[in-house]
Amino acid sequence: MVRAGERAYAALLEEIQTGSLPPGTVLGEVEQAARLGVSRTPLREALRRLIADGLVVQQSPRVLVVSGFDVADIRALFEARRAFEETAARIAASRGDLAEFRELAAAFGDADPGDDASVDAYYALIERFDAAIDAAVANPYLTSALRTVRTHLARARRLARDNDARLRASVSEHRLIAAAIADGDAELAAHATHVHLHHALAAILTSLSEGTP
Amino acid sequence: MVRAGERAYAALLEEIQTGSLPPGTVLGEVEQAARLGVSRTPLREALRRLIADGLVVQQSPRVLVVSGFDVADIRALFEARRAFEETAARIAASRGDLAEFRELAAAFGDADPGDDASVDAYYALIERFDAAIDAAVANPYLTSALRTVRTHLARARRLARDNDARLRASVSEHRLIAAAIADGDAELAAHATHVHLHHALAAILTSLSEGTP
DNA sequence: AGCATGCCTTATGTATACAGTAGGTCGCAC
DNA sequence: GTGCGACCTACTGTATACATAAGGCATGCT
Repeated sequence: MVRAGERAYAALLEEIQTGSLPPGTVLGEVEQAARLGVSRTPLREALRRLIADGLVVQQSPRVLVVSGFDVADIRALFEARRAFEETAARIAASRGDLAEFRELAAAFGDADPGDDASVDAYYALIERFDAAIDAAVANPYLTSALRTVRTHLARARRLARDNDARLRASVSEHRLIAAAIADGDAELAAHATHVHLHHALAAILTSLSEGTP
Repeated sequence: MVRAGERAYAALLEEIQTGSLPPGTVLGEVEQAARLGVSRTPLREALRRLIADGLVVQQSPRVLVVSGFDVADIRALFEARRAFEETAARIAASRGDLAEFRELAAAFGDADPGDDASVDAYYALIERFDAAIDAAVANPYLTSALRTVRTHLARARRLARDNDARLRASVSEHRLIAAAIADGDAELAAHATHVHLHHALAAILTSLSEGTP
């Protein structure tokens, strides 16, 4: 039996990330507790965690709402990602598991997100890459910051669906980053990360501007 | 009437930061709730927040302890600080309130931590500097990361008390950083921050090695 | 004598009852 | 008719009762 608080957190996190609970949605304790089939106590715990994550904010002293997420937030998110991920890439190149990143570089080389079915494989690869980065940095302060931005990045992905061309380019960019880390080239790893984030942000902003002309 | 959960969090935070609750201390819910004069419900909220802060960890499925904080953690903390604060300094130089940082540079110039009484004034100045940085970056993701490292930095300060010479040097370093930001010199601000963090870490490590020979 | 197993204690996890406050609405007065 | 005020409702904040599981100790078996 998993804990009820965990289930409530996972459910709300998923719903906020996918947009099922849009920004501004009021999260009443009794209402959400009834909906998720848990008591108020574990639900409160879930809400507190979501507040700590920045996905829920206190609109007024006693009303919690799903936090907003607009273009300005996306820009801020990527500004933070630059700081966190460039540093992480640099550190990984200095003291990461070179064999793992060599394998990742090869896997990114094989990946072909042109196939619809392999998009999932692509995201699985990204997840493995992120895990390798976390293991390499071995720094709870940095890892925690990375975890937070990834949580919010999921919302950005939802807002702006990647197209095939962008996914293919992203794979290529990740291959370069992984290869640079495997070669112990910290500068290249950091700058390749910067370039990747630039393209990723540009793609998202373009997708958004096309979606709402 | 402030909320009980807030009081419990503030009390435990203070006690952990000052070392009154040393690392490894088991935090039983009923025990702490009774000690702090609150019920288990708000106490649990406080513990969850401390876990999110990284000041409390789950040792086993059902026992919470005050997290450890050793030399390795301090090194990791400063590694993260480099990433976060250099970026923050760079951003502040680009779009901060130049007048405020000009004032701060002047205030750091006047500060004289040689006086015992003015040590508090020094820390108040640091607090104002941090607030100015937060306002300048205006990025919740980065600000949140900065808040976390400051929370842990308080523990490091407790472990290694600064001496007068170090405080004087720190004031001078902050004056340079503030002046660089006021001049809009992002590169100097970032590098001066790097230098400051290097000296601060070195002073802490020296103090620790002297304390435990 | 040592180890394993089962029970018991005590903790956390959960649910619910109780209290207080904030916000809304209705009514009255100007 | 509009504005102010009081009451009322319904929510959060808090406390406590109940369920459940984990860990320790004791006892019995090998």
